[in-house]
Amino acid sequence: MIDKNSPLPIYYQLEQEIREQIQNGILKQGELLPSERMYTEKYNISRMTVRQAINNLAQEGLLVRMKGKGTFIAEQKIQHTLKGITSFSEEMEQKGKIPSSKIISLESVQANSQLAAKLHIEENSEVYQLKRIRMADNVPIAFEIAYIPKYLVGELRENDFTTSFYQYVEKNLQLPITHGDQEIESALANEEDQKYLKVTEGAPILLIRRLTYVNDQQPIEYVRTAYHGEKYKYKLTLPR
Amino acid sequence: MIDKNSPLPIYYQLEQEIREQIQNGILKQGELLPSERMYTEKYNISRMTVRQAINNLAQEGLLVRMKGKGTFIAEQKIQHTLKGITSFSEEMEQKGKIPSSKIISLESVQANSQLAAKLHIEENSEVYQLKRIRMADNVPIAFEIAYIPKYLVGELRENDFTTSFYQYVEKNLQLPITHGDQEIESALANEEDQKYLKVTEGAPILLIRRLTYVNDQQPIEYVRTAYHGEKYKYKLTLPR
DNA sequence: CTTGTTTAAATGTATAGACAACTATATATC
DNA sequence: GATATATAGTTGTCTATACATTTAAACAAG
Repeated sequence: MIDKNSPLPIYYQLEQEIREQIQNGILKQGELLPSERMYTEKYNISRMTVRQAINNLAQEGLLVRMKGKGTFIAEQKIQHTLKGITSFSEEMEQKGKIPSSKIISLESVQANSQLAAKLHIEENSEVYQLKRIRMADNVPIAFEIAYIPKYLVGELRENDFTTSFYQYVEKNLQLPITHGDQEIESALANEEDQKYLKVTEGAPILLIRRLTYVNDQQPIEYVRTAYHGEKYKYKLTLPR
Repeated sequence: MIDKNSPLPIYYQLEQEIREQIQNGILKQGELLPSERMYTEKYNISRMTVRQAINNLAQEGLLVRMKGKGTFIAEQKIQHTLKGITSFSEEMEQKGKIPSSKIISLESVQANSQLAAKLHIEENSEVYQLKRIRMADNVPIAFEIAYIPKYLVGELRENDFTTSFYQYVEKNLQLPITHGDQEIESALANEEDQKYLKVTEGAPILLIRRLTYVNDQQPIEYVRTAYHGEKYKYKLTLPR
Protein backbone atom coordinates (compact mmCIF):
# COMPACT_ATOMS: atom_id res chain seq x y z
CA MET A 1 0.00 0.00 0.00
CA ILE A 2 2.86 2.35 0.84
CA ASP A 3 5.67 2.65 -1.69
CA LYS A 4 8.78 4.21 -0.22
CA ASN A 5 10.26 4.69 -3.66
CA SER A 6 7.30 6.59 -4.98
CA PRO A 7 7.84 10.25 -5.74
CA LEU A 8 4.71 10.88 -3.68
CA PRO A 9 5.53 11.66 -0.06
CA ILE A 10 4.87 8.82 2.36
CA TYR A 11 2.61 10.94 4.53
CA TYR A 12 0.55 11.73 1.46
CA GLN A 13 0.25 8.08 0.46
CA LEU A 14 -0.93 7.24 3.96
CA GLU A 15 -3.46 10.06 3.80
CA GLN A 16 -4.87 8.64 0.59
CA GLU A 17 -5.07 5.15 2.03
CA ILE A 18 -6.99 6.28 5.10
CA ARG A 19 -9.22 8.46 2.94
CA GLU A 20 -10.07 5.49 0.73
CA GLN A 21 -10.74 3.21 3.65
CA ILE A 22 -13.19 5.72 5.06
CA GLN A 23 -14.83 6.01 1.66
CA ASN A 24 -15.05 2.24 1.27
CA GLY A 25 -16.47 1.78 4.74
CA ILE A 26 -13.48 -0.25 5.90
CA LEU A 27 -13.10 2.45 8.49
CA LYS A 28 -16.51 3.35 9.85
CA GLN A 29 -17.80 6.61 11.22
CA GLY A 30 -17.34 7.03 14.93
CA GLU A 31 -14.91 4.17 15.16
CA LEU A 32 -11.36 4.32 16.39
CA LEU A 33 -8.55 4.68 13.90
CA PRO A 34 -5.58 2.35 14.43
CA SER A 35 -3.10 4.03 16.76
CA GLU A 36 -0.11 5.94 15.47
CA ARG A 37 2.18 3.20 16.70
CA MET A 38 0.24 0.60 14.72
CA TYR A 39 0.88 2.48 11.48
CA THR A 40 4.48 3.01 12.47
CA GLU A 41 5.03 -0.72 12.80
CA LYS A 42 2.79 -1.81 9.93
CA TYR A 43 4.62 0.27 7.33
CA ASN A 44 7.93 0.67 9.12
CA ILE A 45 7.75 4.46 8.97
CA SER A 46 8.39 7.00 11.68
CA ARG A 47 5.69 8.21 14.01
CA MET A 48 6.13 11.82 12.93
CA THR A 49 5.33 10.81 9.37
CA VAL A 50 2.20 9.02 10.51
CA ARG A 51 1.27 12.08 12.52
CA GLN A 52 1.64 14.34 9.52
CA ALA A 53 -0.86 12.25 7.59
CA ILE A 54 -3.32 12.02 10.46
CA ASN A 55 -2.99 15.69 11.34
CA ASN A 56 -3.81 16.71 7.80
CA LEU A 57 -6.92 14.58 7.78
CA ALA A 58 -7.90 15.89 11.20
CA GLN A 59 -7.54 19.43 9.91
CA GLU A 60 -9.90 18.57 7.10
CA GLY A 61 -12.37 17.28 9.64
CA LEU A 62 -12.20 13.71 8.42
CA LEU A 63 -10.66 12.53 11.68
CA VAL A 64 -11.00 13.72 15.26
CA ARG A 65 -8.02 13.43 17.56
CA MET A 66 -8.51 12.87 21.28
CA LYS A 67 -5.56 13.02 23.60
CA GLY A 68 -5.16 9.87 25.63
CA LYS A 69 -7.97 8.09 23.84
CA GLY A 70 -7.10 7.85 20.20
CA THR A 71 -8.15 9.16 16.82
CA PHE A 72 -11.70 8.67 15.64
CA ILE A 73 -13.28 8.69 12.21
CA ALA A 74 -15.48 11.79 12.19
CA GLU A 75 -19.23 11.57 11.88
CA GLN A 76 -20.47 12.96 8.62
CA LYS A 77 -21.24 16.61 9.02
CA ILE A 78 -24.55 18.07 8.13
CA GLN A 79 -22.95 21.23 6.82
CA HIS A 80 -24.16 20.45 3.34
CA THR A 81 -26.38 23.43 2.82
CA LEU A 82 -23.89 26.16 2.18
CA LYS A 83 -20.47 24.61 1.99
CA GLY A 84 -20.27 25.88 -1.56
CA ILE A 85 -22.11 27.84 -4.16
CA THR A 86 -25.57 26.49 -4.61
CA SER A 87 -27.98 27.62 -7.21
CA PHE A 88 -31.43 28.75 -6.25
CA SER A 89 -32.88 25.62 -7.79
CA GLU A 90 -30.65 23.31 -5.77
CA GLU A 91 -31.34 25.25 -2.61
CA MET A 92 -35.09 25.01 -2.96
CA GLU A 93 -35.09 21.38 -3.96
CA GLN A 94 -33.16 20.61 -0.81
CA LYS A 95 -35.96 22.14 1.15
CA GLY A 96 -38.65 20.20 -0.64
CA LYS A 97 -40.00 23.22 -2.51
CA ILE A 98 -40.70 23.36 -6.20
CA PRO A 99 -38.47 26.07 -7.65
CA SER A 100 -39.39 28.19 -10.59
CA SER A 101 -38.34 31.49 -11.99
CA LYS A 102 -39.90 34.10 -14.21
CA ILE A 103 -37.79 36.24 -16.48
CA ILE A 104 -38.84 39.86 -16.35
CA SER A 105 -36.40 41.13 -18.91
CA LEU A 106 -33.17 40.30 -20.73
CA GLU A 107 -31.46 43.31 -22.25
CA SER A 108 -28.08 44.36 -23.47
CA VAL A 109 -26.82 47.46 -21.67
CA GLN A 110 -23.57 49.37 -21.22
CA ALA A 111 -21.63 48.88 -17.99
CA ASN A 112 -21.22 51.96 -15.82
CA SER A 113 -17.91 52.52 -14.06
CA GLN A 114 -18.84 50.70 -10.87
CA LEU A 115 -20.13 47.63 -12.63
CA ALA A 116 -17.18 47.62 -15.02
CA ALA A 117 -14.75 47.68 -12.10
CA LYS A 118 -16.49 44.77 -10.42
CA LEU A 119 -16.57 42.66 -13.58
CA HIS A 120 -13.05 43.60 -14.62
CA ILE A 121 -14.18 44.96 -17.97
CA GLU A 122 -13.96 48.26 -19.82
CA GLU A 123 -16.41 50.98 -18.98
CA ASN A 124 -19.34 51.17 -21.39
CA SER A 125 -18.69 47.69 -22.73
CA GLU A 126 -21.76 45.56 -23.36
CA VAL A 127 -23.24 43.42 -20.62
CA TYR A 128 -26.43 41.43 -20.37
CA GLN A 129 -28.85 42.61 -17.75
CA LEU A 130 -31.19 39.90 -16.59
CA LYS A 131 -34.08 40.49 -14.23
CA ARG A 132 -35.79 37.52 -12.69
CA ILE A 133 -38.25 36.57 -10.02
CA ARG A 134 -37.38 33.43 -8.11
CA MET A 135 -40.25 31.43 -6.70
CA ALA A 136 -40.75 28.47 -4.40
CA ASP A 137 -44.05 26.68 -4.77
CA ASN A 138 -45.11 29.65 -6.89
CA VAL A 139 -44.58 32.13 -4.08
CA PRO A 140 -42.09 34.90 -4.92
CA ILE A 141 -39.04 34.57 -2.72
CA ALA A 142 -36.49 36.75 -4.41
CA PHE A 143 -36.02 39.41 -7.04
CA GLU A 144 -32.76 39.23 -8.87
CA ILE A 145 -30.76 41.44 -11.22
CA ALA A 146 -27.77 39.83 -12.88
CA TYR A 147 -25.07 41.35 -15.07
CA ILE A 148 -22.98 39.19 -17.39
CA PRO A 149 -20.16 40.43 -19.64
CA LYS A 150 -21.16 39.83 -23.23
CA TYR A 151 -17.70 39.04 -24.54
CA LEU A 152 -17.46 36.07 -22.21
CA VAL A 153 -20.67 34.35 -23.12
CA GLY A 154 -21.45 35.44 -26.67
CA GLU A 155 -25.06 35.58 -27.76
CA LEU A 156 -27.55 34.58 -25.09
CA ARG A 157 -31.23 33.87 -25.37
CA GLU A 158 -33.78 33.63 -22.60
CA ASN A 159 -33.71 29.93 -23.16
CA ASP A 160 -30.22 29.67 -21.74
CA PHE A 161 -31.53 30.73 -18.36
CA THR A 162 -34.50 28.43 -18.10
CA THR A 163 -32.28 25.64 -16.86
CA SER A 164 -29.18 26.26 -14.79
CA PHE A 165 -27.02 29.12 -15.97
CA TYR A 166 -24.06 27.70 -14.08
CA GLN A 167 -24.38 24.42 -15.92
CA TYR A 168 -24.59 26.29 -19.21
CA VAL A 169 -21.35 28.12 -18.39
CA GLU A 170 -19.47 25.00 -17.39
CA LYS A 171 -20.75 22.68 -20.12
CA ASN A 172 -21.26 24.87 -23.17
CA LEU A 173 -18.69 27.57 -22.53
CA GLN A 174 -16.17 25.29 -20.82
CA LEU A 175 -15.51 27.82 -18.09
CA PRO A 176 -15.07 26.27 -14.64
CA ILE A 177 -16.86 28.19 -11.90
CA THR A 178 -14.41 28.40 -9.04
CA HIS A 179 -15.88 30.55 -6.30
CA GLY A 180 -18.10 33.44 -5.41
CA ASP A 181 -17.67 36.45 -3.17
CA GLN A 182 -20.80 37.43 -1.35
CA GLU A 183 -21.93 40.41 0.63
CA ILE A 184 -24.98 40.06 2.77
CA GLU A 185 -26.80 42.96 4.28
CA SER A 186 -30.15 44.01 5.53
CA ALA A 187 -32.05 46.76 3.81
CA LEU A 188 -35.49 48.05 3.03
CA ALA A 189 -37.18 47.08 -0.21
CA ASN A 190 -36.92 49.66 -2.96
CA GLU A 191 -39.80 50.28 -5.38
CA GLU A 192 -38.78 47.54 -7.77
CA ASP A 193 -38.32 45.04 -4.96
CA GLN A 194 -41.71 45.95 -3.54
CA LYS A 195 -43.37 45.48 -6.90
CA TYR A 196 -41.98 42.04 -7.66
CA LEU A 197 -41.85 40.59 -4.14
CA LYS A 198 -45.29 41.92 -3.41
CA VAL A 199 -44.32 43.57 -0.17
CA THR A 200 -45.25 46.96 1.23
CA GLU A 201 -43.06 49.98 1.74
CA GLY A 202 -40.67 49.60 4.66
CA ALA A 203 -40.50 45.82 4.39
CA PRO A 204 -37.08 44.40 5.31
CA ILE A 205 -35.21 42.43 2.68
CA LEU A 206 -32.07 40.35 2.75
CA LEU A 207 -29.75 41.79 0.15
CA ILE A 208 -27.13 39.46 -1.26
CA ARG A 209 -24.64 40.64 -3.83
CA ARG A 210 -22.55 37.97 -5.42
CA LEU A 211 -19.61 38.15 -7.78
CA THR A 212 -19.12 34.73 -9.34
CA TYR A 213 -15.71 33.82 -10.71
CA VAL A 214 -14.50 31.43 -13.38
CA ASN A 215 -10.88 30.32 -13.59
CA ASP A 216 -10.24 31.77 -10.13
CA GLN A 217 -9.90 35.33 -11.39
CA GLN A 218 -12.36 36.14 -14.10
CA PRO A 219 -15.73 37.48 -12.88
CA ILE A 220 -18.52 36.15 -15.02
CA GLU A 221 -21.58 37.37 -13.19
CA TYR A 222 -22.57 40.08 -10.77
CA VAL A 223 -25.90 39.48 -9.10
CA ARG A 224 -27.93 41.53 -6.72
CA THR A 225 -30.64 39.47 -5.11
CA ALA A 226 -33.34 40.82 -2.84
CA TYR A 227 -34.81 38.09 -0.67
CA HIS A 228 -38.17 38.38 0.97
CA GLY A 229 -37.32 39.11 4.60
CA GLU A 230 -40.03 36.97 6.10
CA LYS A 231 -39.77 34.03 3.78
CA TYR A 232 -36.09 33.45 3.41
CA LYS A 233 -33.30 32.63 5.79
CA TYR A 234 -29.73 32.05 4.79
CA LYS A 235 -28.15 29.13 6.58
CA LEU A 236 -24.55 28.14 6.66
CA THR A 237 -22.08 26.19 8.71
CA LEU A 238 -18.78 27.73 9.53
CA PRO A 239 -15.95 25.28 10.17
CA ARG A 240 -13.32 25.42 12.82
CA MET B 1 9.25 36.45 24.16
CA ILE B 2 9.42 32.69 24.36
CA ASP B 3 9.23 31.14 27.81
CA LYS B 4 10.37 27.54 27.83
CA ASN B 5 8.96 27.01 31.29
CA SER B 6 5.53 28.23 30.35
CA PRO B 7 2.78 25.62 30.32
CA LEU B 8 1.88 26.91 26.88
CA PRO B 9 3.59 24.94 24.13
CA ILE B 10 6.54 26.66 22.53
CA TYR B 11 5.07 26.34 19.05
CA TYR B 12 1.97 28.07 20.32
CA GLN B 13 3.93 30.89 21.92
CA LEU B 14 5.76 31.42 18.66
CA GLU B 15 2.47 31.42 16.78
CA GLN B 16 1.16 34.15 19.05
CA GLU B 17 4.29 36.22 18.65
CA ILE B 18 4.16 36.09 14.87
CA ARG B 19 0.44 36.79 14.97
CA GLU B 20 1.03 39.88 17.10
CA GLN B 21 3.85 41.12 14.94
CA ILE B 22 1.62 40.91 11.90
CA GLN B 23 -1.11 42.72 13.81
CA ASN B 24 1.29 45.41 14.96
CA GLY B 25 2.70 45.90 11.50
CA ILE B 26 6.17 44.78 12.55
CA LEU B 27 5.73 42.11 9.94
CA LYS B 28 4.13 43.61 6.88
CA GLN B 29 1.91 42.07 4.24
CA GLY B 30 3.76 40.59 1.33
CA GLU B 31 7.09 40.67 3.12
CA LEU B 32 9.30 37.72 3.87
CA LEU B 33 9.09 36.09 7.27
CA PRO B 34 12.45 35.38 8.95
CA SER B 35 13.61 31.94 7.89
CA GLU B 36 13.01 28.86 9.99
CA ARG B 37 16.68 28.70 10.84
CA MET B 38 16.58 32.28 12.13
CA TYR B 39 13.87 31.39 14.61
CA THR B 40 15.73 28.21 15.51
CA GLU B 41 18.82 30.21 16.47
CA LYS B 42 17.06 33.20 17.96
CA TYR B 43 15.09 31.16 20.51
CA ASN B 44 17.28 28.10 20.62
CA ILE B 45 14.45 25.76 19.72
CA SER B 46 14.34 23.02 17.16
CA ARG B 47 13.39 23.61 13.58
CA MET B 48 10.46 21.21 13.76
CA THR B 49 8.95 23.28 16.53
CA VAL B 50 9.32 26.42 14.44
CA ARG B 51 7.73 24.59 11.55
CA GLN B 52 4.78 23.55 13.65
CA ALA B 53 4.08 27.17 14.47
CA ILE B 54 4.56 28.40 10.92
CA ASN B 55 2.54 25.54 9.44
CA ASN B 56 -0.39 26.33 11.68
CA LEU B 57 -0.35 29.96 10.65
CA ALA B 58 0.00 28.96 7.00
CA GLN B 59 -3.01 26.70 7.35
CA GLU B 60 -4.96 29.65 8.68
CA GLY B 61 -3.93 31.64 5.67
CA LEU B 62 -1.90 34.15 7.65
CA LEU B 63 1.33 33.00 6.07
CA VAL B 64 2.15 31.58 2.65
CA ARG B 65 4.95 29.05 2.37
CA MET B 66 6.99 28.87 -0.80
CA LYS B 67 9.44 26.09 -1.23
CA GLY B 68 12.90 27.35 -1.96
CA LYS B 69 11.93 30.98 -1.48
CA GLY B 70 10.71 31.40 2.03
CA THR B 71 7.56 32.15 3.98
CA PHE B 72 5.62 35.30 3.25
CA ILE B 73 3.12 37.26 5.25
CA ALA B 74 -0.12 36.77 3.37
CA GLU B 75 -1.78 39.62 1.55
CA GLN B 76 -5.07 40.48 3.11
CA LYS B 77 -7.39 37.76 2.01
CA ILE B 78 -10.89 38.63 1.14
CA GLN B 79 -12.02 35.25 2.16
CA HIS B 80 -10.25 35.23 5.48
CA THR B 81 -13.09 37.06 7.08
CA LEU B 82 -15.56 34.30 6.89
CA LYS B 83 -13.60 31.18 6.09
CA GLY B 84 -14.29 30.08 9.62
CA ILE B 85 -15.76 31.27 12.84
CA THR B 86 -14.38 34.64 13.67
CA SER B 87 -15.03 36.57 16.78
CA PHE B 88 -16.32 40.09 16.56
CA SER B 89 -12.96 41.38 17.79
CA GLU B 90 -11.03 39.58 15.09
CA GLU B 91 -13.45 40.73 12.44
CA MET B 92 -13.17 44.37 13.38
CA GLU B 93 -9.42 44.32 13.82
CA GLN B 94 -9.10 42.99 10.32
CA LYS B 95 -11.00 45.98 9.08
CA GLY B 96 -8.81 48.38 10.99
CA LYS B 97 -11.50 49.33 13.46
CA ILE B 98 -11.02 49.39 17.19
CA PRO B 99 -13.42 46.87 18.63
CA SER B 100 -15.00 47.22 22.02
CA SER B 101 -18.01 45.85 23.74
CA LYS B 102 -20.17 46.95 26.60
CA ILE B 103 -21.85 44.40 28.81
CA ILE B 104 -25.44 45.35 29.49
CA SER B 105 -26.22 42.46 31.80
CA LEU B 106 -25.04 39.03 32.84
CA GLU B 107 -27.71 36.98 34.55
CA SER B 108 -28.48 33.41 35.35
CA VAL B 109 -31.84 32.35 33.95
CA GLN B 110 -33.77 29.15 33.30
CA ALA B 111 -33.87 27.82 29.77
CA ASN B 112 -37.29 27.65 28.16
CA SER B 113 -38.16 24.67 26.00
CA GLN B 114 -36.96 26.18 22.72
CA LEU B 115 -33.63 27.28 24.08
CA ALA B 116 -33.15 23.98 25.91
CA ALA B 117 -33.72 22.06 22.68
CA LYS B 118 -31.19 24.16 20.81
CA LEU B 119 -28.54 23.80 23.50
CA HIS B 120 -29.23 20.11 24.10
CA ILE B 121 -29.96 20.64 27.77
CA GLU B 122 -32.88 19.95 30.14
CA GLU B 123 -35.73 22.42 30.22
CA ASN B 124 -35.48 24.90 33.09
CA SER B 125 -31.80 24.18 33.64
CA GLU B 126 -29.66 27.17 34.40
CA VAL B 127 -28.07 29.17 31.61
CA TYR B 128 -26.20 32.41 31.55
CA GLN B 129 -27.84 35.20 29.63
CA LEU B 130 -25.40 37.81 28.43
CA LYS B 131 -26.44 41.01 26.75
CA ARG B 132 -23.79 43.05 25.03
CA ILE B 133 -23.36 45.95 22.69
CA ARG B 134 -20.60 45.51 20.15
CA MET B 135 -18.88 48.62 18.93
CA ALA B 136 -16.36 49.57 16.28
CA ASP B 137 -14.53 52.83 16.93
CA ASN B 138 -17.09 53.42 19.65
CA VAL B 139 -20.02 53.31 17.26
CA PRO B 140 -22.58 50.64 18.15
CA ILE B 141 -22.66 48.02 15.42
CA ALA B 142 -24.52 45.15 16.98
CA PHE B 143 -26.67 44.17 19.92
CA GLU B 144 -26.15 40.65 21.09
CA ILE B 145 -27.89 38.23 23.42
CA ALA B 146 -25.98 35.05 24.22
CA TYR B 147 -27.06 31.97 26.16
CA ILE B 148 -24.50 29.61 27.65
CA PRO B 149 -25.27 26.42 29.59
CA LYS B 150 -24.02 26.84 33.13
CA TYR B 151 -22.98 23.24 33.66
CA LEU B 152 -20.49 23.50 30.82
CA VAL B 153 -18.66 26.58 31.94
CA GLY B 154 -19.07 26.71 35.71
CA GLU B 155 -19.06 30.07 37.42
CA LEU B 156 -18.57 32.99 35.08
CA ARG B 157 -17.86 36.60 35.84
CA GLU B 158 -18.18 39.58 33.57
CA ASN B 159 -14.42 39.56 33.43
CA ASP B 160 -14.39 36.36 31.42
CA PHE B 161 -16.06 38.20 28.58
CA THR B 162 -13.87 41.26 28.47
CA THR B 163 -11.35 39.41 26.38
CA SER B 164 -12.31 36.69 23.94
CA PHE B 165 -14.88 34.25 25.21
CA TYR B 166 -13.82 31.72 22.60
CA GLN B 167 -10.27 31.85 23.82
CA TYR B 168 -11.49 31.44 27.39
CA VAL B 169 -13.42 28.34 26.38
CA GLU B 170 -10.53 26.78 24.51
CA LYS B 171 -7.77 27.65 26.95
CA ASN B 172 -9.34 27.56 30.39
CA LEU B 173 -12.07 25.04 29.82
CA GLN B 174 -10.11 22.97 27.34
CA LEU B 175 -13.11 22.65 25.04
CA PRO B 176 -12.21 22.86 21.35
CA ILE B 177 -14.62 24.99 19.35
CA THR B 178 -15.32 23.03 16.21
CA HIS B 179 -17.96 24.80 14.17
CA GLY B 180 -21.00 27.02 14.20
CA ASP B 181 -24.37 26.85 12.50
CA GLN B 182 -25.69 30.20 11.44
CA GLU B 183 -28.97 31.54 10.24
CA ILE B 184 -29.03 34.91 8.61
CA GLU B 185 -32.16 36.88 7.96
CA SER B 186 -33.40 40.36 7.52
CA ALA B 187 -35.81 41.85 10.00
CA LEU B 188 -36.95 45.06 11.59
CA ALA B 189 -35.43 46.21 14.86
CA ASN B 190 -37.50 45.40 17.93
CA GLU B 191 -37.67 47.79 20.86
CA GLU B 192 -34.54 46.47 22.53
CA ASP B 193 -32.58 46.59 19.29
CA GLN B 194 -33.74 50.14 18.67
CA LYS B 195 -32.67 51.19 22.12
CA TYR B 196 -29.15 49.83 22.01
CA LEU B 197 -28.36 50.34 18.33
CA LYS B 198 -29.83 53.82 18.45
CA VAL B 199 -32.02 53.34 15.43
CA THR B 200 -35.60 54.35 14.85
CA GLU B 201 -38.66 52.18 14.49
CA GLY B 202 -38.78 50.40 11.15
CA ALA B 203 -35.01 50.29 10.73
CA PRO B 204 -33.77 47.13 9.03
CA ILE B 205 -31.36 44.90 10.89
CA LEU B 206 -29.33 41.90 9.90
CA LEU B 207 -30.28 39.13 12.28
CA ILE B 208 -27.73 36.39 12.77
CA ARG B 209 -28.41 33.46 15.04
CA ARG B 210 -25.51 31.21 15.77
CA LEU B 211 -25.23 27.93 17.58
CA THR B 212 -21.59 27.32 18.40
CA TYR B 213 -20.37 23.78 19.00
CA VAL B 214 -17.50 22.30 20.97
CA ASN B 215 -16.29 18.74 20.37
CA ASP B 216 -18.32 18.59 17.17
CA GLN B 217 -21.60 17.87 18.93
CA GLN B 218 -21.99 19.83 22.13
CA PRO B 219 -23.58 23.28 21.74
CA ILE B 220 -21.91 25.74 24.06
CA GLU B 221 -23.49 29.01 23.02
CA TYR B 222 -26.59 30.27 21.32
CA VAL B 223 -26.33 33.85 20.17
CA ARG B 224 -28.80 36.19 18.59
CA THR B 225 -27.06 39.19 17.12
CA ALA B 226 -28.80 42.18 15.64
CA TYR B 227 -26.49 44.09 13.32
CA HIS B 228 -27.09 47.68 12.36
CA GLY B 229 -28.45 47.43 8.83
CA GLU B 230 -26.62 50.42 7.47
CA LYS B 231 -23.31 49.85 9.18
CA TYR B 232 -22.67 46.19 8.80
CA LYS B 233 -22.28 43.86 5.87
CA TYR B 234 -21.55 40.19 6.11
CA LYS B 235 -19.00 39.01 3.61
CA LEU B 236 -18.00 35.51 2.71
CA THR B 237 -16.43 33.54 -0.05
CA LEU B 238 -18.07 30.35 -1.16
CA PRO B 239 -15.77 27.78 -2.69
CA ARG B 240 -16.44 25.66 -5.75
C1' DC C 1 22.31 37.18 -25.79
C1' DT C 2 21.17 32.61 -24.57
C1' DT C 3 22.11 28.54 -22.23
C1' DG C 4 24.20 25.64 -18.93
C1' DT C 5 26.59 24.99 -14.29
C1' DT C 6 27.52 25.85 -9.73
C1' DT C 7 26.43 27.31 -5.17
C1' DA C 8 24.00 28.97 -1.11
C1' DA C 9 19.79 29.30 1.16
C1' DA C 10 15.24 28.13 1.84
C1' DT C 11 11.46 24.90 2.59
C1' DG C 12 9.90 19.79 2.23
C1' DT C 13 10.25 15.15 3.84
C1' DA C 14 11.66 11.66 6.98
C1' DT C 15 13.90 9.25 10.96
C1' DA C 16 14.64 7.88 15.98
C1' DG C 17 13.95 8.82 20.29
C1' DA C 18 12.45 11.16 24.67
C1' DC C 19 9.27 12.82 27.91
C1' DA C 20 4.63 14.94 29.07
C1' DA C 21 -0.27 14.65 29.54
C1' DC C 22 -4.39 12.29 29.36
C1' DT C 23 -7.66 8.06 29.55
C1' DA C 24 -9.19 3.78 30.95
C1' DT C 25 -8.65 -0.21 33.44
C1' DA C 26 -6.97 -3.07 36.85
C1' DT C 27 -5.34 -3.48 41.56
C1' DA C 28 -4.50 -2.55 46.16
C1' DT C 29 -6.05 -0.30 50.37
C1' DC C 30 -9.13 1.48 53.67
C1' DG D 1 -18.29 -0.64 48.77
C1' DA D 2 -15.53 3.40 48.08
C1' DT D 3 -11.18 5.40 47.22
C1' DA D 4 -6.48 5.81 46.09
C1' DT D 5 -2.79 3.97 43.26
C1' DA D 6 -0.38 1.84 39.77
C1' DT D 7 -0.09 0.66 34.90
C1' DA D 8 -0.53 0.38 30.03
C1' DG D 9 -1.79 2.70 25.96
C1' DT D 10 -2.78 6.83 23.53
C1' DT D 11 -1.89 11.41 21.60
C1' DG D 12 0.94 15.90 22.39
C1' DT D 13 5.29 18.20 22.43
C1' DC D 14 10.13 18.64 21.42
C1' DT D 15 14.92 17.65 20.01
C1' DA D 16 18.62 16.59 16.75
C1' DT D 17 19.76 15.20 12.46
C1' DA D 18 19.80 13.95 7.56
C1' DC D 19 18.79 14.26 2.92
C1' DA D 20 15.65 15.98 -1.04
C1' DT D 21 13.73 19.66 -3.73
C1' DT D 22 13.26 24.28 -5.21
C1' DT D 23 14.78 28.98 -5.94
C1' DA D 24 17.73 32.78 -7.11
C1' DA D 25 21.93 34.55 -8.14
C1' DA D 26 26.53 34.35 -9.83
C1' DC D 27 29.31 32.68 -13.18
C1' DA D 28 30.95 30.26 -17.37
C1' DA D 29 30.50 28.68 -22.08
C1' DG D 30 28.70 28.89 -26.46
